[in-house]
Amino acid sequence: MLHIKEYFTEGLIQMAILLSLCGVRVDVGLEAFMPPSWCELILGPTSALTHTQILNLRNRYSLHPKTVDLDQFFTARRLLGWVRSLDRIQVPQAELETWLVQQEAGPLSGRFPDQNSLMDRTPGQVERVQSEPTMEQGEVLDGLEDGEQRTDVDRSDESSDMLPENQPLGLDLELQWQDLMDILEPENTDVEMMTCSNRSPDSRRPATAPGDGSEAPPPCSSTRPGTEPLTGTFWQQDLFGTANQLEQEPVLLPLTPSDELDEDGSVINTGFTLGNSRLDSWTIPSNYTDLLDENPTKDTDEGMNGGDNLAAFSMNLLTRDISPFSSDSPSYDLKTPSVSQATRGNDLDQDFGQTTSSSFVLAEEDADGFPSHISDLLKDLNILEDIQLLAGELEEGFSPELEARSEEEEQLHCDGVHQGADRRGNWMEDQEQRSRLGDVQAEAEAEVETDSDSGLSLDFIHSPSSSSSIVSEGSADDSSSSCASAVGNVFSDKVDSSDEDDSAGSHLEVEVTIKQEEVEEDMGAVGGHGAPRFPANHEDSKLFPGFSWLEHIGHDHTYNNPPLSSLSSPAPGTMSPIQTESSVRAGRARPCRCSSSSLAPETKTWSRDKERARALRIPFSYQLIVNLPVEEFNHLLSSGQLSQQQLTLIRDIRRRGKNKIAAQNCRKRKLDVLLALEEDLKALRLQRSELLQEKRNSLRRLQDMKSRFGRLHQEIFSQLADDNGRPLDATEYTLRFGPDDTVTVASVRASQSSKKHRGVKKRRS
DNA sequence: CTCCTATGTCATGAC
DNA sequence: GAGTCATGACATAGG
Repeated sequence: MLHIKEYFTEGLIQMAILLSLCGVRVDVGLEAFMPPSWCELILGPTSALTHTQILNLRNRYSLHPKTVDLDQFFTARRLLGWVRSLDRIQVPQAELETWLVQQEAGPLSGRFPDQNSLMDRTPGQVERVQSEPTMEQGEVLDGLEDGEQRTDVDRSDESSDMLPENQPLGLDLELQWQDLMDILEPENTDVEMMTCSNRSPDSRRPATAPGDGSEAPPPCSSTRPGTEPLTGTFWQQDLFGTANQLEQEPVLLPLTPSDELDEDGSVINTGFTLGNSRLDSWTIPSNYTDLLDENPTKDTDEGMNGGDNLAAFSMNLLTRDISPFSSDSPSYDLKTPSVSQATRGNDLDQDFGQTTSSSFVLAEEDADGFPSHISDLLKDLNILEDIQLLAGELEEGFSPELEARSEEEEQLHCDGVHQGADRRGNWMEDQEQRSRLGDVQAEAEAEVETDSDSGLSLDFIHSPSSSSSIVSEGSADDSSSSCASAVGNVFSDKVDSSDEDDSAGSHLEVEVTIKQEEVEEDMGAVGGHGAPRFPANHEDSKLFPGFSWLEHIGHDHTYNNPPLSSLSSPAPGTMSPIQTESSVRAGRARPCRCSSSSLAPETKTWSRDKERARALRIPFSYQLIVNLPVEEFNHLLSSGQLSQQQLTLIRDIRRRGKNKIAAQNCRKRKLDVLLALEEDLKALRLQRSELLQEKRNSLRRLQDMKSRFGRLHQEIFSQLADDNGRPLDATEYTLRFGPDDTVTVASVRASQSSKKHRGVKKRRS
């Protein structure tokens, strides 16, 4: 295996060096195998965090995806911007690594828990996953069998405990006592039943024990302890373990680039040149992660041996490593506008596109693993173009709208995380449908048009009084290039072209550009016309993929908070350009979704307020008014030079909006409580019926015992006689059982008097 | 027309 | 005291 790694690594290093010589920055994630000087040579001094580092960090800190701090979400955007411009800005390593670790933990375990587990398993992992559950089942079965055996042992013990009581009986009473024991037998059975029922939880314990016992997966399962299937934990652990192993075995190889690789390098450059027009399509790693992972899955099914095995393994590793970035990529472009981007314009896009695409190509190399395969693959430009086309299609299907839709579907279909596979399926279906339709932009425009009805700010933007809300054209134009290019990075060229068309067609959409991302204090750049098409809520949902899942962790019943989507997306026209950072933060801090059913009445009711607001020429959007933090809101009101009527109406709108959300939450909570109570009621009724049945059985057995004991009592006393030979009266005498298993006949009066004496003594004492 | 459901809105209390 | 949230009560629209 080691020599394969060496071979594999050598080819990658050579390729990376060649690419770096050609001016293409690459990140092959092989720093573990290279001396630091090589890293500097190939990747440059400001190279990004590599996937091995990420894996290391994740293993080292064992961060849990649930330990999400909202502040980190806020900083995450800025950090992500740094990540996106890694070749431009020096990122504090520790901070970035911490964020990346958390960022990776989220999407992996939180949002699509099954997705990665389905996609990224290496064959060995799959085998392990397939075998280990059986082991666990075996353990469970063993545990159950143990429990049963123990129960049997207990039963035998109980019966053996009972036997000595029978032995000392007198021979004359042997038959009678045997009958008595027969009478008492049901009681023993009850005892057994009770012991069984009491022991049943214990017998179940072995079934759960593997989850936390010694055979349980090691505490590496920091991803999602308790909720994640063990299999997922196993494969993750294995994957990271493999990565660590790779890291712990640095292989230093001589730098001997071959002619073959030279050719490959030229081919790659040619591929870049040819695919430059679609460079943005390479920036959808999540999609091509899905794409690439199909092969490993197939390979896994076919049984991996030899070189294919290695190929699938490395491909899994690489695609998995890329996935944290990939999942963020659609949102990335929106926050990409940084200072450097604002100044450099399209340069950065191409740089980034090249970098990403080179990474992608290298991932393909890794997948093949051997230089000969690399050359064969890379020489075939058709394959490259196919990959580009496919990535482009996937990219088109990966629009924020689909993201939002999938979010909605996610909320509709599930509250938990078990829907990962289905979600992935829906996602892929959506993407396929989108690629069949082929024009997501048209749909986005349709949606914009649909929602633009409810626009408030759009109207006021046109109004002369809303001068403060109008973005200066100069800034918009200045930012348009960078933002549009940034958007173009991730969203296909169609987006760009359509945006350009739109910008050429009308300036209105430029004016109503949502400037949520532009005001990012650290990024400093402003967006262009691309922004309205890809609102920030999608970015948020994309940036924090696990967030929708995480928001349910604390049983936060904020079901219908003012939707981020509505905060910006549904009606770009309604969105006032006046967007402060805290407003964005507020919307981000309270992730929310509005069900589609609630949107229509909302727009209707909003139309009422809209009319009033239009009459009073209020220059703010509804979402802005409602979702802005109070400080920002007050600041907005104070700086707006608004009349008293306007202030009152704005406050009313805010109050109504907040109360509307509160009412929705309240109703949802009430419904949940009602459903929970119904479940409890059902369970209690079942328990009651069981207890009643048990009581009836017990009473029946007690009556039977009483009758049999009475008959036995009569029979015994019929055979007993006093000193005079007269039969004893069963009402005057009773049987007394001594501690030494002796049985004596005592008078009832004497026993009553002794009891009285004992009672008197007790009272006196 | 009535009933039911969903939703928005208001009033009120708690924090 | 203001702001926010939760919730009951009422109004309204639509099926």
